[in-house]
Amino acid sequence: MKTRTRFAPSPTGSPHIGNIRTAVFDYLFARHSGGDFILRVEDTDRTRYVESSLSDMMKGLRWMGMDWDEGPGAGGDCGPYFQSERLDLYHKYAKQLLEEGRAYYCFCTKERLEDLRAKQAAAKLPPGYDRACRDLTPEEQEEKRRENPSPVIRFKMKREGETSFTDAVRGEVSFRNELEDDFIIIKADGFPTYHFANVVDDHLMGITHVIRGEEWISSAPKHLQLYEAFGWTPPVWVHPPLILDERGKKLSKRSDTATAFMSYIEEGYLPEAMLNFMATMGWSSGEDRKLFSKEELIEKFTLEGIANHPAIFDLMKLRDLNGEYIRMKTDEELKELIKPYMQAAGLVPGGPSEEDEEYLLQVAALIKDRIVTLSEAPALTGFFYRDPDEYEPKGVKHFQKEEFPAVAELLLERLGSVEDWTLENVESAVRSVAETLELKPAQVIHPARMAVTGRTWGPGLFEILHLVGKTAVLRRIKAAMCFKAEQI
RNA sequence: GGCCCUAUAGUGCAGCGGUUAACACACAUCCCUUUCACGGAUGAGGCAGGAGUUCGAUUCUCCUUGGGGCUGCCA
Repeated sequence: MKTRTRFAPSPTGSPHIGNIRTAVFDYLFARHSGGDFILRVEDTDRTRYVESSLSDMMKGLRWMGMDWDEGPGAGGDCGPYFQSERLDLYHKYAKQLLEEGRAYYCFCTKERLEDLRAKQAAAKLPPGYDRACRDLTPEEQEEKRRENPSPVIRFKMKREGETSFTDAVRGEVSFRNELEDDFIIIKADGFPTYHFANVVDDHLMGITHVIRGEEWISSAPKHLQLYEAFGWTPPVWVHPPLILDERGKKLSKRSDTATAFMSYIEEGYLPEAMLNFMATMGWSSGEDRKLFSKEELIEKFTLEGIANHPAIFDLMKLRDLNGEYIRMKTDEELKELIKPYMQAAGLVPGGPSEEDEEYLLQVAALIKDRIVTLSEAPALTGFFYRDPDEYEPKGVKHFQKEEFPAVAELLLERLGSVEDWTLENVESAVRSVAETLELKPAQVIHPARMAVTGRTWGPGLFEILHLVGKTAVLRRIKAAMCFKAEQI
């Protein structure tokens, strides 16, 4: 049988790391098995619907190179792929359960339910529905329906025995049936609940492996009994561990770690780094290796490699990975990657000239070993475009050395007389200053770097001077001398 | 509270009865070097605790403790 997995997000907010990581596993496993990866939209909660949610979700998947075989924008034979468009189907199956006595109308009001829960809490009893409507006679139902014309439909869970299943990552898991609730399958508004729509759709869409976060494991009995009631063969259950935030809690908007997936795109993480990172959180190939291309992940991904304990999101590791992938880029590629950020910062014009492009290419080459996320580009390269408007405080000491005036003067003279502004000539001019003044090269280089970049760190000084150009270099050294003078 | 899952360095993970407990990130020191990075080398740091099973437990079982999840007409 062909493997079919699905990513079934609920469009109730912007995608977060946990969502996408599940999608990564679904995708990798489908591709590894030569199967299908399906995108289904679980839009059954009309109160929480968020317009941009689905488009962000799709954008995120595409960005990481995870294409889906069926679903919005891809078509497929099992549509529609929006649950809100499949209401007839759910009603049909709910009706079947009703007729077979596996489900019943429940007329209890939300108020009664809340009251019930409060009482149970007060009595330190486990919360749950008391099955008040489970065995209503037809007459009683008619009567109740007059008071509450829009009842919900509940599923009759078994009262005895156990429901167990084999989870691909956890092995045997079982739950006692007496502890399970008669859960709602159709809400008062006629929409199905997750549990019901999910099972019906997974079956109808031929899903063979349900890969979903661990938070679903405790509702598996509900799903299992539904499959049983319908006489359907359940899929293989796979519950990968959750990704926790830096405090060890389930990722949420409260977490310090940015959980919003889109923010990583904006910050300039590379899709290959992100995919590599997400795939290796809670999954391991068993090798001593950290870099995996998409193709390698597909080749190596197996359910057996999935861990069974939660993982904490480690931003430092993501950053490291991103740096690695950036260093693998050619100068030209990096140039194109940082261009939008440079333009947004006003450093590079919207329609760059050929010189602009060439200059940016050289800038890109010089920062490649230092940049971690693309959005850092403007901050890292500002001095290639603009005179420093301030000096890094801890570097100002270089201006305060007693030899500084002499160094600056001579730098101005020697650099000023360089006719052909090549890297070699610039370097020898700077070194000659040190020699003449009988100083160590560093004693000239540090103040020069401060004067020209305003910073104590960055690419090699000679490369900087060479790229920034003679005019600007001389101007900046003079500015530093003025700055020094003002200090006194 | 109840139920379920889970436990190897700070973090991610390897291990699948016998290992000097591997690797990566982070950290420290050193080398390279004009700084910062990159690169290279070295180092510190771990099997939560307790019972079993076994000739032998990180590995199997149980308990304790810790962590997480679920407990909605949300998913």
